[in-house]
Amino acid sequence: MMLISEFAKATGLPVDTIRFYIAKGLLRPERSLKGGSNRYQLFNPEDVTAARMIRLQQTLGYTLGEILALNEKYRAGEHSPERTIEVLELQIERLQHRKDALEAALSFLRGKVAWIKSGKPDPAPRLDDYQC
Amino acid sequence: MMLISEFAKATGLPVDTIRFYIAKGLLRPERSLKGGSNRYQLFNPEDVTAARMIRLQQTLGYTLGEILALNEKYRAGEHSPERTIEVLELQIERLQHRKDALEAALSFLRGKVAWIKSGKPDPAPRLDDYQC
DNA sequence: TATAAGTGTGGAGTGCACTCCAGGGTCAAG
DNA sequence: CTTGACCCTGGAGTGCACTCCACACTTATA
Repeated sequence: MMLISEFAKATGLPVDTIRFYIAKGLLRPERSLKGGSNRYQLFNPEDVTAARMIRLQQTLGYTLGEILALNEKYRAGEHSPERTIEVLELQIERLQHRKDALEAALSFLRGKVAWIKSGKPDPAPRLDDYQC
Repeated sequence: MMLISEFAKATGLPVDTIRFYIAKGLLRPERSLKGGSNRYQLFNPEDVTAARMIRLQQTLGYTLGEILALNEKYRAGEHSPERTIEVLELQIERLQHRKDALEAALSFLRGKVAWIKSGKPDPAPRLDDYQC
């Protein structure tokens, strides 16, 4: 259990960004009894994982809205292993899709390097031949 | 050689977005003699590839500014195979890095699914154990 | 030759994801 | 009991990547 500044250090996120995520519903820290009228927020290690997953998904091009939707689904089925697995496998599918596109692009670029190194004798590699 | 609306169809990008990229210097179509005072822009198949590469890089999280910088470098060394290869390999490195992170995340998620399917006997998989 | 469809420029507006206050409360150290 | 370091909320501002006009010109079609 940690306060927001410590959580910021643990995740590498600015405090303002964390508050922004909380406002969006992406993070849901508990409220400590301390802090009087504005009770302090308390974060646990799971929140750290959640924050890291948010950032990861962002690098994959998902908007915070999409990430939130998936999170909600995840929370909704939290007590049903089947639902949980469903959501996780949806995630996996998404990531796999991105990975495939990435690999195609890598093949294309490597093909191009090889083509240049061989003195450009053959027709140039076409991006269309790879599914990116 | 095609006009902007045909190029839009070929790339799947809206015309406005294409013009936006041109204004940023990301695309550099030729100018046809047609079109009177506002000479029409002409796109060739290489421009289609360029556009597709821009979109790909965007999905990998690069800003248009970064993509532009790389493009400039590419153009600067266009007539030197060594420089061209240098830029391509920088690209490959970037992509490889993203792919590694993606694979780590996939391992994590697959591990978690396996852990749930086995009835959660062992300690839960920790995201920290994977480099994402 | 009218007219619809396409092209160009310049500039304003939009949505997203932050980022930065201002104003006010709380807590721990000295 | 003051002082400095935290914490909270609400709201304004920023940068990016579009997106949407308004207006003027050109070209293809009937």
